[in-house]
Amino acid sequence: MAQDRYNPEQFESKWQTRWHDQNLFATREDESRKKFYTLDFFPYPSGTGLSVGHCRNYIPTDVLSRMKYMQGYNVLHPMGFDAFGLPAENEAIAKKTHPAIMIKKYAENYKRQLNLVGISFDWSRCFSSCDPSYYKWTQWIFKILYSKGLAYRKMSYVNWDPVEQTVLANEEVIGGRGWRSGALVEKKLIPQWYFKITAYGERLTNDLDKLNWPEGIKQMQKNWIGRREGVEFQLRLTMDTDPQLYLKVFTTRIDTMYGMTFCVLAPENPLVDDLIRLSEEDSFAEEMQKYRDQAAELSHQERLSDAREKTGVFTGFYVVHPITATKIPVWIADYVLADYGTGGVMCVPAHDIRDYEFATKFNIPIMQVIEDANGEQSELPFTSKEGVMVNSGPMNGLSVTEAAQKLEEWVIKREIGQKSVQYKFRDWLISRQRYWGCPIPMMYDEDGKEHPVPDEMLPVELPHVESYQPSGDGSSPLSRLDDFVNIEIDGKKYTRETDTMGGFACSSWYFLRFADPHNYKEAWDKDIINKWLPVDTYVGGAEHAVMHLLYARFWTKVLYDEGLVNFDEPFQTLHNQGMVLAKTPYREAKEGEKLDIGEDGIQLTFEEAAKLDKDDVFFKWEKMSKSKGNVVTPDEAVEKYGADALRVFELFVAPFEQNLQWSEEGIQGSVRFLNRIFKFISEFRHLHIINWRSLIDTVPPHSKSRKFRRFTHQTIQKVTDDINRFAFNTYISTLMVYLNNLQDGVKEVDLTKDDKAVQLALSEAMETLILLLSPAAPHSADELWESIGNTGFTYQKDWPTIIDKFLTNDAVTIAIQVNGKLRGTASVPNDISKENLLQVAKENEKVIPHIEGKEIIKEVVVPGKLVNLVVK
RNA sequence: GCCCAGGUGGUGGAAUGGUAGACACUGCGGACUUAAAAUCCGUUGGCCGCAAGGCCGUGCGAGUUCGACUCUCGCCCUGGGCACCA
Repeated sequence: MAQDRYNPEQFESKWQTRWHDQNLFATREDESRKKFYTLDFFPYPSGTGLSVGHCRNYIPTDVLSRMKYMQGYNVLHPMGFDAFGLPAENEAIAKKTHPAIMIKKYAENYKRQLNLVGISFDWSRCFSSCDPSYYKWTQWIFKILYSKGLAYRKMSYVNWDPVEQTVLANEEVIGGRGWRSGALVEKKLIPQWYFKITAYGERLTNDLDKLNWPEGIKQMQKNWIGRREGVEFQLRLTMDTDPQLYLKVFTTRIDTMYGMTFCVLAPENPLVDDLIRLSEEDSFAEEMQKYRDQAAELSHQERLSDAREKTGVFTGFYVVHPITATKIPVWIADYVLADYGTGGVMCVPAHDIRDYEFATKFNIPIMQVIEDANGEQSELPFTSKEGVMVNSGPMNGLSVTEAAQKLEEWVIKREIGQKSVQYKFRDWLISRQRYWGCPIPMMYDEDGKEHPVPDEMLPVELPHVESYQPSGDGSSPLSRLDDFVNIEIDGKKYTRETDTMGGFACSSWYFLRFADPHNYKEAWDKDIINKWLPVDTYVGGAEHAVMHLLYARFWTKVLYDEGLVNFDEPFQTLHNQGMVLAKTPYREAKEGEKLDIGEDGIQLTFEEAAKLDKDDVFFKWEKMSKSKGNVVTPDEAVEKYGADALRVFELFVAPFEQNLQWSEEGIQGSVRFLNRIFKFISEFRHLHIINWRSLIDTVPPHSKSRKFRRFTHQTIQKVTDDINRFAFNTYISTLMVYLNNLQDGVKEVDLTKDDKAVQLALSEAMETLILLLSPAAPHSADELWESIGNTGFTYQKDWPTIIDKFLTNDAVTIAIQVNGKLRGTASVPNDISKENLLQVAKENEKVIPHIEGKEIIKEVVVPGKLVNLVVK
């Protein structure tokens, strides 16, 4: 039955069933076509299911995928699940179930919800990171990294999350707290596996420039990687020893060398051992030892705390200033980090904030070596590089840049140092002391020597056990399973590595597997993967700027170097979607009531808010979340408004990158828009000429029919451009304008007359409207398509093509300005000459009063746009 | 402190150096209706004016330009990220 309004309950599930029965979204692999790979970030399927907030990225990528398919591309638009990891394990423990069982159920629910919204995923390519057929290859890649020396095990102090009872990578520690648990991280000394991501620092920084990513994300990665160019040089200790001892420092401000008045070693610097041993006075040795022990006690958070006053001890030793030969005292202080640079620094209190604080506190001399270039009084510490050298011997009077260059050359010539590049980021710690992760494919022989598990024994399967709670002592739950731990190969006994890999390992290559997901012989077929990758458009939240996105780039580069893929960046274009915010009720705090940190009111449930007086309740826009109780699920939204209305609303109401405010009124607007389309098509479908394409050029056009065709082709152009630019909000508004124009257009023609030219143009318009609507509202589009007598799915129809001659109008409205101020407009033929246009402008009755009796000193003519007359 | 992103009507936003406020939401007025919903029509940046029309207006202040929401410089505010990395 043909609809005359948007009745989603009558056709949306019908079309979904037909699409899936026909396997409509199976990936097309037609050799003659170009490819397009659209991907959403690998989601963790949470137990609460999707909210309309999550749909914020799935709907737009679906629109893009659908349009690209209609444009003739082979589109890869897959979905899978990031199933391993702590959230799943924690939830399973809380619910007293097994994560494998739980995750499977949750993934099914995600799939159901995504289908409910009509997302065009090729589900035949779906997998979870916890499938052995997938993680076999995660382990295989681990072994590649190991064979290249890019995976190694070492004993060191690590970030221990006491709530999650596992270690965390540096990227997972935010402001000294675990990124998920929010717990203050502690220090723990245990042997751990690392990936040597720092070996790729240079390329990970430089190659950002060739990516079409949001500038902010690129900048965040650059800052995180923290590439710094500087000079590393050695300072001789005044004490004669055999061998002679040197203190190595790294600096990015070699220009300030003359201003060095002390040096500081990190407490963990191995040179401190020598100093303690060689100390001639026991009191210095004792102080050093005591300070070092104290530093080891401090938590990561305490040590890095900004507010903390500087602490440190004098070692009793001195180094020689390489130029001035003055004695420079050596201190130990924990504001210097052992694992950055050389673990020791030259200190220039006059030009470094931290050194200044330290020198002030311990009464160390401060010597200014740079002055403000403008001769203004420069307050210390003076950290600007815009300055002139003073107190620097032959450097005096030079600029900072010149001095830096000269001193760098001097250091290199004297062979006491060289140029050096340092990175702020550290190697990626991958071990986790938890059960629910990909087992690390390593084992140890009876001498404790490490060996990779042989390929033919992969995957190292995660044993299915009932009890997998973390032990909390730094050992993995797997270490309790003797059957798992102890193995024998060719009569030799081995024990397995029992830590698992952090979840980010699993998500560092999933985008590769989608190209060839059912390959049981290898991780992927090279030809297939090189055909589909890199991902053309990748969409997800900005919170992964320095985690997933950095790790995935690193793995891709390693695989590229190994010749396993022929691209060295996985994601060409990246977009970050905004969040969906929902109104959350609050009330003012009463006297004596305590507020949570960062809150300016007491949060209410909607029930509580309904009971209070209206004036006592205020609303804030907050991210949809379970804890805020403001979640709207797609199930509810689809039930109440329909899938297409939900889709159109989310596309229309805010630009893709910006936050979206969820509102009932707003989504009603989308329902209204869809209703108007149904009504329009229903009213004029009796005029639809099925074979309009073959007839439209055989009937002589006239001005009215041409007008329809201009609307149509201008709309095709704008819509196509908008979707490509991720401007989905204007895509929808362009369709609204198109519909408004068509509705006005039909009022201007007499449709009772048998006017073929108009009927053909209207047929074209109706079909175009439906096809352009199809990516946004595919259910409605298919329903409408059928209602005008066509067959098949709009997804399989060609995207409308633009006919250039209809892009320009016969007449254009020209703005006429006098001195840049709009004074009038005029409608003129499109091809009017500049001279005639000027003539029209000067004769415009609204313009005349503004130019009369004045001298025109300049005439600016922009064809098709405006005329600007500059008068005096 | 450093690095990003942003600031436009009552609201969401549009406008990639060329008619600021498209398209919507809300409000107001009207039609239809016994009534309501739905729908349709009109109106909706501010000020002056009966009107024609005029003036002001894109966070603030300068600048470039015939012309600036858009570019440049300096501030202010909001949001996000990093933060003792020498």
